[in-house]
Amino acid sequence: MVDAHADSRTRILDAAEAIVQARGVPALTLESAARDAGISKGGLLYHYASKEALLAAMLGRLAEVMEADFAATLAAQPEGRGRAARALLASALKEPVAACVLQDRAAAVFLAAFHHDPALLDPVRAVFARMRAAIAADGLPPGVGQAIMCATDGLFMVHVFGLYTLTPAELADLRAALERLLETGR
Amino acid sequence: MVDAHADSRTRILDAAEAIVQARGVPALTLESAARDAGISKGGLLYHYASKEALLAAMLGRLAEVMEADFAATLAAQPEGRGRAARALLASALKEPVAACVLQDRAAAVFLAAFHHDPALLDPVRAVFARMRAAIAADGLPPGVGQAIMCATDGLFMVHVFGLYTLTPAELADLRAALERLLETGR
DNA sequence: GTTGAAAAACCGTCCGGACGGTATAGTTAC
DNA sequence: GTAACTATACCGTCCGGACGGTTTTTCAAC
Repeated sequence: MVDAHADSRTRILDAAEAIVQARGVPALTLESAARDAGISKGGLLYHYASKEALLAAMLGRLAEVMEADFAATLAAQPEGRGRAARALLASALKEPVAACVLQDRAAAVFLAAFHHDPALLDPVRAVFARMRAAIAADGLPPGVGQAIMCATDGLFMVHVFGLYTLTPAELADLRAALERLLETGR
Repeated sequence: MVDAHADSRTRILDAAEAIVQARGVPALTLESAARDAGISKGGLLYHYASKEALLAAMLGRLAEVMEADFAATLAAQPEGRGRAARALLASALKEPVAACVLQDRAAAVFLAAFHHDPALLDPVRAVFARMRAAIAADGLPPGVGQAIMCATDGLFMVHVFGLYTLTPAELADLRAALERLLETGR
């Protein structure tokens, strides 16, 4: 379930994420996280002194991963107008394999942290703020970048709550429509 | 807090929604809902035999309200191509007063139900399915309607989790960009 | 139009269980 | 000798739900 060779702290975080993904937020208890990480409850509390500390660490790691993913996707885009918006699209619509990995992790951590205390989301709020800044400085007509960001956020929410699923064809059409929007005003 | 003259069942549902909005999902207990509804815990359990039954009722009512709101907004749009998409936009971006009322209620019920059991969301999934069908039959180029729906869903999520807030000016730009998208291919 | 009984609406208390957190005594590896 | 644990026991709290009893409403029979 969790890589037994990773160091304890990462094993705990991995186990906690996996529990939320597999069995929902209520299933994440200190005991279950410790057990799945192959550690005792006391051992977990040695590393994370409270459940809140554990959740904060999960959030911190998620924020780092999101930031890194965005930066990497951004770097992979050709320079020029709309680069940040294109990065968002690429990140939200990348191929199925390992695509949803980040989304699923984000969903799990999101929900667990928000349930305990909405203020725990602050690190990811900071990431979103930086993304918004990048979008605003993207050289696109006003509103276009934000529209694309909202659309990718919407895809995320639809996925988190399982509201509906888009067929690959629908996804392709969606992508095409958003890319056309990206070209408006050129 | 809750209209004392409404009948007990609606008072209970109102109280439960208000609790989640004001103090979060964990604060919603049978006791707190009963107290705020001006009833005893036993009395609440007379109407809703379990917490799950209470949540299911909250979801059912939300689904009705969403359906009615969409139908009303749809009817208010001029006929013709893109009508459903325009209704979505109008509903998601209507004026501040009482605008977020539905969104806030939806957020509260959403989170509470999902936390207890994701399957409870089925009624609203059905509403989303009907919206998607309306969008698909809207006469717009492929992907455009779905893009607008995703954008409004994204606005909803951003609001639910308080990820960031758009200034009125940004909202206006966003609306303009999405309306321009609506006109593509005409 | 009174009565009387059933049905509906509701009260208040109790219990079993789970969870977060504490405490402690001991163990292993460096 | 110190960091990194294990194992276990325990505490206080809270929650969902069950239960038995009580008041209020309804409504038919007389």
